[in-house]
Amino acid sequence: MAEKNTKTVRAEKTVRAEKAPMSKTYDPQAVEKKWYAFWEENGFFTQPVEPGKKPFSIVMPPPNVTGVLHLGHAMDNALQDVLVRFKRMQGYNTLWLPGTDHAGIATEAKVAEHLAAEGTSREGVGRDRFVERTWAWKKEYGGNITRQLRRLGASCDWSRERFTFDEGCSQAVRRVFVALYERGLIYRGNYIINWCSKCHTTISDIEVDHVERDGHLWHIRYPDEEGGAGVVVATTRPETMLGDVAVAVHPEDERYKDLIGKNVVLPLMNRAIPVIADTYVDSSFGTGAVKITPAHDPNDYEMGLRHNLEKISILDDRGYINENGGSYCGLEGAEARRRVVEDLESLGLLMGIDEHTHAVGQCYRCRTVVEPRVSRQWFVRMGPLAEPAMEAVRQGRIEFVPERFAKIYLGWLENIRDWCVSRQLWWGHRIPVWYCLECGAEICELGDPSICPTCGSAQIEQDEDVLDTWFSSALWPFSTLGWPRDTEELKQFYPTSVLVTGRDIIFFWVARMIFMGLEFMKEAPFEKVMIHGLILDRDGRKMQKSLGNGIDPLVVIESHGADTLRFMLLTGNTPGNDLRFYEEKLDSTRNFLNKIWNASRFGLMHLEDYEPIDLEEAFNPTHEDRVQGHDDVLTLADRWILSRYEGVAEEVTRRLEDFDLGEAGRVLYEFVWDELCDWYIELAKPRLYGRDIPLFQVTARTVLYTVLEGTLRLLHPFLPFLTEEIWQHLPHAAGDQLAGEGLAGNETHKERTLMLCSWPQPKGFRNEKSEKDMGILMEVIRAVRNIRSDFGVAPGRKINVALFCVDTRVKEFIRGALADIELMASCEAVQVLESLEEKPPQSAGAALDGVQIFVPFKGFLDLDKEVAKVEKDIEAACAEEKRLSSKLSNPGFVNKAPVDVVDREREKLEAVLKRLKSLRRRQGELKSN
RNA sequence: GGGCAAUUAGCUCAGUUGGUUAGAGCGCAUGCCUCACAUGCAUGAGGCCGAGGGUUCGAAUCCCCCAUUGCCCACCA
Repeated sequence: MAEKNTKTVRAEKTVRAEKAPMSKTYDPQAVEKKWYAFWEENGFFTQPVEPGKKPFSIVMPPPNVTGVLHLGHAMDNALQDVLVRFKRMQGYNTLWLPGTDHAGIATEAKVAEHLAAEGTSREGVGRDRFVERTWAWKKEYGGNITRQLRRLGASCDWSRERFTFDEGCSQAVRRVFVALYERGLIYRGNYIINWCSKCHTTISDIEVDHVERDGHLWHIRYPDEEGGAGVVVATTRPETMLGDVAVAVHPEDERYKDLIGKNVVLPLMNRAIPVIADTYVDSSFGTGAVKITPAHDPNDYEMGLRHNLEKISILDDRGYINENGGSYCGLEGAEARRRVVEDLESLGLLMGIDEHTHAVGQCYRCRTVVEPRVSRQWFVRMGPLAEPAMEAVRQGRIEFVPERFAKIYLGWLENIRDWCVSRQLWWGHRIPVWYCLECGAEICELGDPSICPTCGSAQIEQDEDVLDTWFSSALWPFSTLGWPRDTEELKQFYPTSVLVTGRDIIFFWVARMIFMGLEFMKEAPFEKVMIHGLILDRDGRKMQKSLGNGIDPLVVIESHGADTLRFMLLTGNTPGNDLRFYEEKLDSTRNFLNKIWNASRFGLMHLEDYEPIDLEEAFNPTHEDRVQGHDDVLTLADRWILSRYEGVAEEVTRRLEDFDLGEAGRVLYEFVWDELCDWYIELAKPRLYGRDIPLFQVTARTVLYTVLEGTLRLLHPFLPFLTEEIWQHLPHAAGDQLAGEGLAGNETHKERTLMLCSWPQPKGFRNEKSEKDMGILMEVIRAVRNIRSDFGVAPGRKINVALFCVDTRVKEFIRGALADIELMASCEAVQVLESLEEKPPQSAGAALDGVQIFVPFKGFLDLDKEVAKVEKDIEAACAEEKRLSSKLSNPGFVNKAPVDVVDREREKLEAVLKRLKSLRRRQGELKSN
């Protein structure tokens, strides 16, 4: 053994970390910033492109530059960070590319606030000055959210940080727009769009939230031309009648058959409009007659197209009635509605008002009611783009995790309508189309034109509008990697490995990246899409500004630390489900970190001058008689914890590969707390404190080191700060990290860091027998503790225990574990009986499968209590026996169930019968006493 | 009107392809400041796995139906 030791590599202690004594509780504030700076300044987040290596890449969903970190971001990025740190440790060529989104509307609003404070406005400074101001704003405040991501521990490659409005991304946008234009996939036209009069711009269909609101259904009579009854229509928006051009009824509707083709008079406007027939009309709703306003209702618009109707727009940009509204011109929408209703009533044409709840469209940003209106805008033709995007998912080239989200994605694309991409804003990618004022030509080229190529006129003007912010985000997976240039990043990292985002973003972003990626890269932008849920408050409500129930992640980081926040956000639920956030959960997570901290502190106490040696080489844990003269250098507990550690490593690896972070976290939690702390460390104490011969101390240290160090690696993706801090305190053998394992492929690093250590690999520590034996030993110890507790034995008082083992193999290892039982169950002496005859006369006891336990009580045994307990046990055992034997006497079960299942049941029955027998004997003895 | 999810201990949630005596954290009860940790240790109480059918030798797990809650989608004026 001594020989082995000299062969091991001499440890050379890491000098980098100042080894302040570790405090009794973990203090995240004291270490988090230090380690983040250490990682970032040493360039650990950055990896060069290494074409030979397997790539793993993620593009971060770019938060708005105006954004402040909220819990949704925190969860989203913590998830990505776990995946990236895991893969990095596994040795992949890893890239996590961060960036921000220029967020047209939001950013304009911010800058407008600043301008207002200076007493001016957007219009006041003009377009060029405004855009300049916005860039200046971005420069000053745009780093806010990325600083906050650093606080969270995000290990993204800041050297490759991008911005959707930077030079490269803008070029990609230009390129894509022109290409789509040339392919006929982008067009300009007069169609009905959603107008937000507060944001003063169009918004796309998905930017409209439909909210149920209580409203009214007004019944209005449109008389016929002779002043007769005419027809009564029902509407939820009476003011739009100013733009009515027809009344529609169902062609089969007997009530109105005679009216079809005739005219009625539109009240207030006194214009004759036709009654038309269309099967769209539902005769059973309202009066069965619908007023048709093609300029302000999507359905009416469609019907207008079918019947070739005029479109009369009655609203201006601010949502006020325009000159087409006759005497109502200049009125604000709500005011106009009131006036229209009043006037109809005084004319006797208002036939009734019903209460009616209906879905009202409102702007997703400002919640202003959206007005549908006909307007000349730019659209992306979705049909040809959607088809391949659906195919990619149907064929499994892109996989959603959890799967069910694929259906949501497909459902949306199946019913997709063209995407309105022009916005009446200034902050964004300006539409690269020029119009010739002379000949009216439309010019769309890669370079900025100076004259009209058709007529040669220099009188050309660029389109005033900018593109939807999501247009540039849609290119994010390739624009950030250098496209349209053919870069090595693009070659190595596209397609990216996985995209992580919330389910509310599937339509806005995921779908659009997919069709853009397929169109321009000819390959889907990612292999997997991991969708996570929302963060809810403790009562299960969404966190919303309006509810005031939001929690600031930075406040949590201050109070509990980033690792606690991360772990809490990542565990305790299943992928894709929402997560409730509350204080108690945070506290118990913090306690877990503290547990790790203290277990490590304990470990370090005993590893102060320890020189890491290779456990596998020194004492192969799977071979029992390896070391001469000490046939049990490794104890049962040693073999057990090593086996468990490796089992956990395997499971954690598998779970992480399946994106099942919650389970991975739970497995680690249970391992550290229940197995490593509550059992192994306790059992190893006598050896570690040197109460045994030195060789045993060395083995205990080596096992402890191996398991602790390995567990830190497994925990690192979840808890990067805590694990790095502890790891830096651990002794390390020279050259066993970066260079030795060649991990990050970055031998120039002078510093060691846990984040670049290799992910634990199986080393053959699994040992089923040890796990089984340890299970029995634990049961024995628990049984003795139960007896102590049941009989109220004072904690300080040691007791004697006698054991009888039916099985000789069990007897053998129990004999070797007597000291463990003494230690863990506070016993004076534990003896193993050769036969039941030897058992102590007056005793409390327990019968396990294969082991009987006797605790002698000198005179103060409560006989009645003990009898009652035994009877209760007998009852339970009988029930169990009955269940098992009826199961086993069922021919259906015996014949059809798999052999191993049947065998297992047989074994159980045997064990129960044995236990029952001993319990009965015991019962007899107690009674005869 | 469609679709999806959830329904398991007082609360918040796990439970892999059907094979358990259904688990955890918090809370609760009892006893412990045991030389890593009271942000801790030990022991314990607490569940007809939403209701009803079915498939199976066997169902918390698969199928059908219903109920409740939540979310998404939808042009019923």
